[in-house]
Formats: sequence, structure tokens, C-alpha cells
Amino acid sequence: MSGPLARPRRPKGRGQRPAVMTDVAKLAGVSHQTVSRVLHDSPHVRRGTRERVLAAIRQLDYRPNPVAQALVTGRSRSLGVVSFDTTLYGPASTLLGIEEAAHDRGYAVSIASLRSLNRESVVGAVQRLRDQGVDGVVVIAPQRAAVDALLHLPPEVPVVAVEAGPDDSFPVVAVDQLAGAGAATRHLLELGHRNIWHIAGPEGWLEAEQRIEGWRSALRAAGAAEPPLFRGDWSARSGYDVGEHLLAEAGVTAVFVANDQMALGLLRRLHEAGRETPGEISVVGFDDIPEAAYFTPPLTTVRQDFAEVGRSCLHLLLGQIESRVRSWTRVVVAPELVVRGSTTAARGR
Amino acid sequence: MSGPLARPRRPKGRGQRPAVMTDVAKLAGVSHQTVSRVLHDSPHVRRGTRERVLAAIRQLDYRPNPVAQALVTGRSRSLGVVSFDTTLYGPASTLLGIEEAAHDRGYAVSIASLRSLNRESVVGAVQRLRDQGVDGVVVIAPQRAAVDALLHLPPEVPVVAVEAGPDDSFPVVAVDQLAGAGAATRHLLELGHRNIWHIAGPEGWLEAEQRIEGWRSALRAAGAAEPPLFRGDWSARSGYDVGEHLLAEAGVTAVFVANDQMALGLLRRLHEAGRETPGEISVVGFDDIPEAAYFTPPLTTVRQDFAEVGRSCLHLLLGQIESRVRSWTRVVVAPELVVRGSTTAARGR
DNA sequence: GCCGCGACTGTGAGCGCTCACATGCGGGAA
DNA sequence: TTCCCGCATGTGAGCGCTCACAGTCGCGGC
Repeated sequence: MSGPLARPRRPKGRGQRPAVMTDVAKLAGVSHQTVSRVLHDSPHVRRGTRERVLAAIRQLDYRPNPVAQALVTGRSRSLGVVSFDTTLYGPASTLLGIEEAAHDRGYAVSIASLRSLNRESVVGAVQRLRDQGVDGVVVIAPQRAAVDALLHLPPEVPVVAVEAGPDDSFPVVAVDQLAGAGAATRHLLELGHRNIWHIAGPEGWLEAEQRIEGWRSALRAAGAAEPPLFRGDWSARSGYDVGEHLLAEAGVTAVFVANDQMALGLLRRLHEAGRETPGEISVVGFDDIPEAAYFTPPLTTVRQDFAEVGRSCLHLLLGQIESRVRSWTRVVVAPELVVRGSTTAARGR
Repeated sequence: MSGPLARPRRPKGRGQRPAVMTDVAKLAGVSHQTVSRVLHDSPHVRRGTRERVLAAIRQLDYRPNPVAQALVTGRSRSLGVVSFDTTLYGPASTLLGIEEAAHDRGYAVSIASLRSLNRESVVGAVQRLRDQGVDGVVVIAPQRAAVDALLHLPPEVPVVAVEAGPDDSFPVVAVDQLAGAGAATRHLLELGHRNIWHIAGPEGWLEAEQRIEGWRSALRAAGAAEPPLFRGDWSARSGYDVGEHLLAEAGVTAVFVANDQMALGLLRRLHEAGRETPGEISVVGFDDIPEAAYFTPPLTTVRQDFAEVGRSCLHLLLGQIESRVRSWTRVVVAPELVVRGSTTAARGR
């Protein structure tokens, strides 16, 4: 007979098991439902009753079991974040922004980092998070392949993409890369530079494409020449390598680099070649990593507000979770140009 | 009457609700228990039955509800990571290492980042994760205050600390800071430097203290002088500021800096003062951030294997979860000196 | 020809909670 | 007084699963 009194589970009856709702109810002399009402601040509980229940909760150190709550409500109050390389400053900051915003809204955050960025892995990661029971997913998807994956997701899973380009059939939060790249380029134009090169991020990365676009439109708007494009892979190494080719070009006086790490590599290459920065060549980066101010020379760059990105993600995601419909909103966060020592007026201006 | 047929829940009956175990059972013509057995690879299921169940699972796209599983088993197959500033390279890499190791072992990872590092916030973060139902917690606790907090944790929660110093009454995974700092210092000694200064991390940080200790013992072992200590706060800015004071000292030919960011700041300050690196002053950092190879000059530094740290954490944590006892194991991961261009032989050697 | 045993499958309880609804009770309108 | 209504509280079902145990069936041995 395994009647209700047998309780064969939890054989390690050493430290007594944590209190559950009925324990509290018993101690307070009420029903479990009243305890639940107190927990949820229901107005229909008499003052005295509420206090008795609260006292019992304290005495037993009762904490509601989130798993049971999730089972019955169908909501886990947790969300997932899919991200590529959380060692990079951008993704790490975005993740942090999301986590803080989620915390403020009472949500837990699970992470799934990708080892490679393609459709299958993104779909798989979302599925994994889903199978863990998250209520919604934020995909930090700065790559075309990742965005692509989002289109292949079952429509009932609430999702928000970060940095996902304009081809959206799902909500997106993005920093205005065009504006940022435009500001960087215009800054150089205003300093009198006419020959402004660009080291872009790798193909397939939406931020890379948009920064190119911003650079191009600013050049066109100013009637300046549009030099050929160089591409790196975001790493300092690639900036260094590309610097090699850039040195072979004549008349380069300014370079807008698509991120700070590559700018660092370029700076290093220029230094080794004995080319003065900013004297001979001005350099602008993108991201404003904490180290940027301590490069040689301190880097002029474009700062992104990742905390704001995180908050916006949460706003959109919770909206979807509550309304149960996928929205198409697009939130754009404004970047900010930070001028430091790596840029100066063009010679002979 | 809310009999079993009424089913008033889930009013949005649009897209039909996901299949549950009984749906599969019905379709396969077996009991829910048999479905469960198939799911768990129980040997006592006839071949044909198993295949029918599997087919039904595929047909209905059934996926077990992890929340229900967690409720009944008391295990969520998820763990929490408490961490301070995940924007820093070290914590971010450790987090990534843990996540990858957890993924490989079938565990989900929830994060809780701290805005300030003190006893209350650490205890609070662990509690928060606990209240979310994680099976265990990894605390990335490089600060004395955080370690302190761990001692105040209820003993039944499985926990592993990363970088938590030697005063352990819980399992710890740590990189051997003493060995790393020793290697860095000995490298400088072997280059003929006798006057090796140190820029340490902030007080209260265990890694900072141990790197000091490693530096001191190496100096003592070599019978070299032990100059006074400078302290930074890990940031490039603080390295820059400390550089100011260092410049005032006579006879400095080598500096071991407790992390790469501060080393960057120092490099910048030395450069501004017209002091040649490594010609006049050799510099060694710690961490080997990806940018270190592109500093001016490329930084000699000490690399830490964060993936290994993550794997060890998981090993220890799962061990505790399974055995239900807190262990006292201490795992030490060996660091590696990476020699680059910021160090050279002392002049007049 | 009957028993027993192993292989396979089914039954029902219960994890800890919330939801829908039932019930008890006091007070103001009729 | 009678009735109703609204506040306060209780009751029971059920979320989707696993666990312990109870069958059922077929086959070999005495």
C-alpha cells in the first residue's frame, strides 16, 4: 500500500524537506488557497488572516516552488538568449543589458551560445531553450544566416532579434548603424578628409553591411570619392593584416574601421610602418570598448547603448508574451560619436 | 460542472496545443507509462511497441514537458552562474566555458549578474537562482566578499566557486595564479631584470592577492629586491594613472601588471612619456585577451584556460548534485606564459 | 495439466501549485 | 423579517509527468 501516509519519496529525510504551501496553510490555520491569495496580493484577504499567513511563511522560510507554478500557469518567467561569441564586447554587453532588464522585470535568463552561426545551429539553440521551458527568446543575430533561421521558427514562439537588419517579419531591436557610420564618416569629412577608406566587418554580418552603407551614403552626400572596400573579420589580427594592403594605397588620410578591435590592429600596423596617427592618417573605430580610450592614440569611435538595447528587447518580448501575438515593431537605438585623439584635421586644409 | 471534459483552460484554442504524453499514448495504443519507458530507453519494451510509440512521437511532434519532469523528479537539469562583470574578458570567458560544458552534459544555464560585489548581493543572487529551481550554482567569485558570502549559504545547495582563494569549505576551481605570476616574474628575471615592479589589481580580489604573492615569492627566490606595490582597479585607465607614479621612480626596467587592460594603460602612459617599451621598460600582462597581441608593442602575458575551468566546474557541480554531499575538492588549472614583444633583456646585461 | 516466473504493460497516486467554483457569513434594501 | 449581494474563505480538479506497484501473458518444469 502506498497510501498518502507512506511517503516513500525523498528517502534522504535528513534535513527536513523545504516547506510547501500546505505546511504554511496548516500552520496559519487556513486553506492552501488563502496562502496562495496572500502570495499574490489578492485584495480579498482579511488583514488578520494575511498577517497570520505571512508569519507562517516567515517561520517556515517558505518559498513558492517556481516549477509547480510554471507547470500550472504555463509560464516560467524565464527567457532565453541565443548569442554567438559572448567573449566579444558587443554581444557580452547586449547580454548584460538583457539580463539586467530581465531581472528588473522579474524574469530569469538562460543562455545558449552558438559555436557556429548558421541556420541549423540557431534553430537548434532556440529549440533547446524552448525545450527548457522559456517563455520567449532573444536572438542576438548579427548575421544574415541567423536572421534567416528566425524565419524558420514556429510562429508561436515569442522572439525578438537584436541587430537583425531591415528584412523583418519579427520584432527587432537594433542600434542605428547607418547613423553611427554616417556620423563617423561625416566627422572625418568635416575635418577636411576627402579620401576616407573603410575596413568593413565580414560578409554576412548585418552590422558590417550597414556600416558600409552608412559610410557610402555619407561619402555620396558630400560628393567625396568612394574608395574600394577592405574586409576584416572583427579581430585585431585582421585589422593588422588589412593595414598591410592599406599601406600600399596612395593618398589615404583617413580610415573608418567597423570595430575597435580591427582599429587597434590597424593602429599597430601603421605604427610599425612608421606612419603617424593621427598626423598622417586619422582612424575612427566603432563600439567604444572600454580599452579604446587607452589605445595609442586614444581612439575616436562610436558608442552603442547596450543597456538600452536590452531594455527594449525585454519590452518587446514581454509585450509578445502577454498579448500572444508576434509583433513587427522595430526599435532603433541611437549611437553616439566619441571623439578622441585618433582623428585630426587633414593636412593642408 | 468542470468535469474532465469541460477543459476550460487554454481558451485560445487556435493553433492546437502541443501534444502531451497521453496524446502519444492514445495514438500508439499504449499507456502513458509505456511512452515514458520508451522515452527513457527502458529495456522492458517490446521492439514493435517501441517503434509504434516512436512513430507517434514523431507524428505529433511530441516533446516532453521539462517543467513537469522537473516537478516530479525534483531536478531541473539547469544550473545557475553568478558573475560580476560579464563584460570583462575573464568572467565572460569563464561563463562561456561553463555554458559549453553544461550544454555537453545536457544542462541549461541561467545567469545572474551582480551590480555590486558584496555578501548580500551574492547571497541574493544565489537565492534568486535557487528560487528559479536550478540544481546547482557556480559562483564566479574572484572577490573576498563573494567568497565570504558562500560561507553563509545554506549547506544543501550544491555550489562551486571559481577563483575563490585557498580558504575553502566548498569546492573551488581556480587557475594557478601563483604559478602564472611566478612564471611572468621569472621570465623578467631571466631576461636580467632585477628591478621588477608590480601593478596589482584592487584589494579584496583574490586573483590580485595571489598574483602579488606569486610575484613576491619569485623575487625572493631569486634574491631580488622587492619594490613597493602599486594598485589599479583592472581598468586601462587605472594602469595609465599608476603609470604616472611609476615614471617618478628611478631604475624601473620591468613591470609585471596584473592584467592586460592595465598593461595597456601603462603602455600608453609610457609611450606618452617617451619611454621606450620594451627598450627601456619591459612589461608583462595577465589574461591574454585577444587584443593583447596587437598592443604597441605586442604584449607578453599569461594565458588562462577558461574552457578547462568551465569543464572542471561542471564536473565538480554535477558530482555534488548526484551525490548530494558538498565536497571540498580544489581543482587547479595551469596557466601558460605567452612571450611577445613587450619584454626584452635588461640593458647592460 | 497446473504452477511459477520472467517479460511486458497498465493503473493510480501525487509532485506543488493555480484555477474555477462552492460556501459561509454579515448587512442593507424591500 | 426576508432576501440578496458581496466579501472572505474553502474545495476539488488538474497541469504533465514519474514512481511504485499491480496486473497480464506465454512458456518451461514437475
